[in-house]
Amino acid sequence: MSQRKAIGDAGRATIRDVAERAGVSVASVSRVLSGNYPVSEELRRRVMKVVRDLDYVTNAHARSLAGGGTPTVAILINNITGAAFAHVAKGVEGAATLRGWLSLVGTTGDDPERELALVNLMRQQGVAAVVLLGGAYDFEEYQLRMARFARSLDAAGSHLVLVGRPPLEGDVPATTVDYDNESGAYAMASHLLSAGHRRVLVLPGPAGLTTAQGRLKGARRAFEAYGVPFDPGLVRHGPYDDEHGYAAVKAALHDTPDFTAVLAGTDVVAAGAMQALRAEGLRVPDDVSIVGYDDIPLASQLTPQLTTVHVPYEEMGRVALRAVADRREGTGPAGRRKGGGDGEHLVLGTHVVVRDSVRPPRRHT
Amino acid sequence: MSQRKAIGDAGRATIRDVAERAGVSVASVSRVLSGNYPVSEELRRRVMKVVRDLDYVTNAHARSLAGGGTPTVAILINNITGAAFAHVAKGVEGAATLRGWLSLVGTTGDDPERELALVNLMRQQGVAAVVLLGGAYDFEEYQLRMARFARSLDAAGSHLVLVGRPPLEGDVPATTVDYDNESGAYAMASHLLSAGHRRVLVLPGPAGLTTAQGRLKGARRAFEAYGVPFDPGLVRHGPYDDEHGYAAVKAALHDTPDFTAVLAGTDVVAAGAMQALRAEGLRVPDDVSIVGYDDIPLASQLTPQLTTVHVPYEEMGRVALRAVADRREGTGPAGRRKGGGDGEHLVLGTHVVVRDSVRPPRRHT
DNA sequence: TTGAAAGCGGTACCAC
DNA sequence: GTGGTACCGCTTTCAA
Repeated sequence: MSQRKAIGDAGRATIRDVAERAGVSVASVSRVLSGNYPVSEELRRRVMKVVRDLDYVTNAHARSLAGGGTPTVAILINNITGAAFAHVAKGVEGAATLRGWLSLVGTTGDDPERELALVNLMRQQGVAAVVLLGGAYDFEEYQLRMARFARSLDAAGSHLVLVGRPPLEGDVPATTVDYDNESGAYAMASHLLSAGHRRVLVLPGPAGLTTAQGRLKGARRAFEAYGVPFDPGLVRHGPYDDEHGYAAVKAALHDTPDFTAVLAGTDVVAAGAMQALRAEGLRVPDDVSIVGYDDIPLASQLTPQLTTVHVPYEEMGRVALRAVADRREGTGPAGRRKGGGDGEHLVLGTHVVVRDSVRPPRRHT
Repeated sequence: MSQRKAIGDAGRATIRDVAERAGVSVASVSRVLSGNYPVSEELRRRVMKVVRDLDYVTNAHARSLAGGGTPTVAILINNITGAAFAHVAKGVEGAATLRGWLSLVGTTGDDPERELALVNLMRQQGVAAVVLLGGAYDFEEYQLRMARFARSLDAAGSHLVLVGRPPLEGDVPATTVDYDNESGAYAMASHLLSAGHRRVLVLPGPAGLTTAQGRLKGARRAFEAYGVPFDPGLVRHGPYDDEHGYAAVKAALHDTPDFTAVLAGTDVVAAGAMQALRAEGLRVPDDVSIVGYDDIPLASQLTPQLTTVHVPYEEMGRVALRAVADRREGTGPAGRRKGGGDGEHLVLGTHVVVRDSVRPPRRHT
């Protein structure tokens, strides 16, 4: 009947079209294309020619339905424009690509409902893993919610990976890739203290967010270690954005102007803080020192370049993917019983990057 | 690599499991879940209960094979950590989500081979559209390559969208979403000229990249309009990164130190330039003025805040997705039938955002 | 209203 | 080496 496939939207060419046109069976075409089966040179030539003529590509949906298919990782992120997250995503994507995996990115906008919807969506897609990025509010509910995600994904043959989030308690099938958040803050605060600062304005981030809590805790511990009283009045919580940094410094300058340094929860907050200090005629670091956290490119683009805590975001992404890939290949051929309570928890190190934003206090004692 | 389905109830539940357990037919389950068909309340209840019990979600691959399926857009980006691109991606993603579409992100790392591989991969996935982001090198080859992509995608029922790239010539089925690049540069340069600057160091970006060419051209036109001689010796090409900005300014300070302003190709380049000037003891904007291009968050995080050209990246993303969605629903602007060589080309405006990095020249003439 | 069955595009096992 | 063909999980006629 119809020798030619309609040119327009009549649908893309199928393996059957190729088979017919090459005068071979679909099985043969499949073999040629998969390349994992002995095929005569003649056949391969014939098939490949038609494939090129038709500009044929296999239907990924059909392929994964039938068994094969490209493993896919889903990255769920709050906000794709956040530099730190972007680096994690880059790490995941890069490592995925290296293995021929595909990666999906979805943004949750910090909305739990949307997060749930996305997790389910990814489950439908049959992804090999779902990577959840970024700090979280570790209420009792968080654990329950994540545990549910983990089991749900696990039951579907997928896997949950938490990056930069608190690990799950108990016997939950999820992998956590984390960094030593608290130690980073400890080291950063120590740096300030050893430079002689005693009155430090601390901007940990959103109260309740695990990363902020960890950073605050680390700082506090450093003060203790140095025998310096820690003034809660110098702690101001708020979002991880420059506006908060700006506003917080302005307010502090009004309320408790005797601080000689600012310990910001992120580089972006530090940027805002720097703006505010300058707007008030204060010089950085001559009058006030500032340090950040994250070590995103912004840190070295500011003037003075920001001393901050380096977090290996990109590597975390890579590690996360590797963990998933390994476990996938590690799964025995007989389909080892799942649900094995493997709550793997990987922790990467952080370190202080000293640049130009810290000087010994000078303003006054 | 062949994946074998695990035996037993391991693996994810299927529609058949649900049907069996609810004592109904698969067709009924399908109907309940799709919700686009009259079903008795009793049946719905029974099915939904089992769905919840089993934590069942439909297999997206099977669904799209069978006809249904969630439309998906693929965003192909050079580098996910670029702020400008991230904003476009955010726009696309947001608009996609709004319509219940899914979005995939792939990174090409500026590698043509990888780009090709990704386009084919997306074609396999049967995506509704492939969005290619960012400037390109418009050699003769570019047109051919893109035209091939466009037709290939079109034949598969998909569609190519170019964002921030030169439109395709001739009768090619692709949509281009662009911004008025050259005018932005013209306006930006005019701003400098009207402030009195005459010797301006221009850092357009990579030679050959269309965005860089447009920005340079716009600047040049402004000089002409102002009757100011344009010195090619003050133009330095290079990558869109801060290192180039830094190096270029250092070099210029050595070779042609009489410039009073820097017209950077992007905000990031401007950041690098600013660093270099300061490293040489020059003040911004007192000694040298600087302007950027893009208006990413960095622009307002620098001190002084950067005067730059605002490019509506996020909106471009939104517009791109809308264009695809419309054409898919046949609601296209002109309501034309597909297959027609409709090279839609949408252009968004840009404008100068005046902040604090420009002052009339003072150093000396 | 509900059920049976025919595909959707591929893969892989089984004969020849 | 190749060619049949029985699925994969779901949607959608077509009957009942």
